[in-house]
Amino acid sequence: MSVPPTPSKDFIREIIDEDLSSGKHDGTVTRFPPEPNGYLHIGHAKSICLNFGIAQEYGGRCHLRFDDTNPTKEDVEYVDSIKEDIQWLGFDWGDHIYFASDYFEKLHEWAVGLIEEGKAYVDEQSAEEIRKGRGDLQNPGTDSPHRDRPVAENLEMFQRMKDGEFGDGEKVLRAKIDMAHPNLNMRDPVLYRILHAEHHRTGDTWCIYPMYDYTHGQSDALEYITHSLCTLEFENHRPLYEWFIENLPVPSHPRQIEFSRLSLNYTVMSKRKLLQLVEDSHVSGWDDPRMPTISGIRRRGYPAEAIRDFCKTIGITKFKSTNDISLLESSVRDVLNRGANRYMAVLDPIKVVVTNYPEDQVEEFDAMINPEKPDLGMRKVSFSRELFIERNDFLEDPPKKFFRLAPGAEVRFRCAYFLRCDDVIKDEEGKITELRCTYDPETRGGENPPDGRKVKGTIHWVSAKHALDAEVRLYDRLFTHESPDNVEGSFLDHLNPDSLEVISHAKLEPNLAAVPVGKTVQFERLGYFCVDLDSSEEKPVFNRTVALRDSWANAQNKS
RNA sequence: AACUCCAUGGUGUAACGGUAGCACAACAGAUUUUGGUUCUGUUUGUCAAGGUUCGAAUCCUUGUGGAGUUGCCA
Repeated sequence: MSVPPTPSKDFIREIIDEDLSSGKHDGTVTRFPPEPNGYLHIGHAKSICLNFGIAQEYGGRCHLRFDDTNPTKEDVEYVDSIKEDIQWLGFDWGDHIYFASDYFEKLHEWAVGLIEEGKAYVDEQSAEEIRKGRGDLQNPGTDSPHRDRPVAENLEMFQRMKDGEFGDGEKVLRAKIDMAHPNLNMRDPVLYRILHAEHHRTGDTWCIYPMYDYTHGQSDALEYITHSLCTLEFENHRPLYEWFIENLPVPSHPRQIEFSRLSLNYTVMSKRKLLQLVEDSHVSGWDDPRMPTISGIRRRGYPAEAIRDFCKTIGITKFKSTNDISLLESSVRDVLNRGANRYMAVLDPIKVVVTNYPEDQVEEFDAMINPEKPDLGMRKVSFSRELFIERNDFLEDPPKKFFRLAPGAEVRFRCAYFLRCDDVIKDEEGKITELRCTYDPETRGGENPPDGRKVKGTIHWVSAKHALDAEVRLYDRLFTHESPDNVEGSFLDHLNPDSLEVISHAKLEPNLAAVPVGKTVQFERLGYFCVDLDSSEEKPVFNRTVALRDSWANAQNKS
């Protein structure tokens, strides 16, 4: 009897297992805490899959919490798009949606408590002076001249800060920890700053706003988060996270654990750079199908399931790795191969005239909707005397092992007939305009003929008079450099000039007219394509999601 | 010559002191009415040097390489 292998767990799930078996916790609560200041990208998907995934696996829950402590950068527009993206990824926070701004009152109360205990003080140095006083990586900082201000005075000043008596930047509230601490985050970090800004939820109720460090852990504690999972750059913040938890009357003691953020080659992930791509019109918007944003990926036609699979395969570690985009594409192809319906479409058409086929005759052939799902049955495709095939499916002077059409050669037209090419018609410039072929009636439906003749190649086609005209957008990687983040000069210097190719008159099988916006299908032998939201009844528009694996093209590129 | 963290094939990830495995990629073959899918097989790896141990990717020491941190951003 074979024992099924126990799937290995990442270090975070191992910690959770220990905490559960040791009785430290009797449940698991995680949270996904985006700041509503931009669109989510695939890096966030990793965190979403981790946090919501753990909640599902452990029968716990995952909160969606907006980290909205900086009103100068945030907006409801982003709140909405973030919610949409998480739902699209297939996750549900139920009733557990929170905002850090909901805790402003409690956070303020606790700050007053810190002052009363002599653990916080109002500093009135300028930002520049505070920066200087902090010291640097090699040297300890120096105490602020206001560090030992009496409690009563601190209390009064903090109240006046809150009451709006000071301008932005005039005063801050600082924790009194240790100006010589080797960890810079512990050198009397700022807790509150003055910001006379309208907050998208609290309006003008506040003019002092808590900093991330002072907000995050306490929000976790207030929500009884057990494991607060964040990316590696917060590692140095953990001592401070714990300092607050230990020095404040919080209702629970969450634990911060850091993991490596996602990076992918041939793209950029930072909000700043993505914003620049949008603002400088290198892409059409946040949802441009070339963008690594969730909305871009969705518009590109990547299924949510593929993103989840991908996040599962890359795992969770503390190693700062760069994932190959082919790993993602493999997940996409895998999901799409199983689920996408098949159709025929010709992107770069060349006309074929079947000389021995009657002028007005039309036949309908059956074709599988999806060979991976035979239950779906068949679709009808119309065949007639004039057809379109892919220009690169014909070669006048074919190399060895070329299984497609060539003068005198015979191939199968998928689900239709065997056709032999008799004649090549060219214009004055020598460009091929038409192929004249003959079909073998004995191969109806694409069956092998009674004489046992076989062909190596099967090509796709579309009947000329039935064909649907469409725009097809072919996408390639946005950058030519493997790590555009890591180059001399600007990342923009390495933009791929050919990342978008528009084909305005592709020829589609008419069944494709019924495919709804957002649905991804397979164009046989070419790849997966999805209907773009620019699509209209008069002018269908398809995005290429990802090409099929193409071992023939691979071999050709090599030689 | 600060602190913290990290290091396993080309890429990503397992192995919890006991046979270095899996996925992707690549290559070869079989099947195929998609040069797709599927199946089979092959190539490639423990950063280095010491130490502990019967036995080390794993523990210890030192070195090397990489990342993060000097916002009143998150």
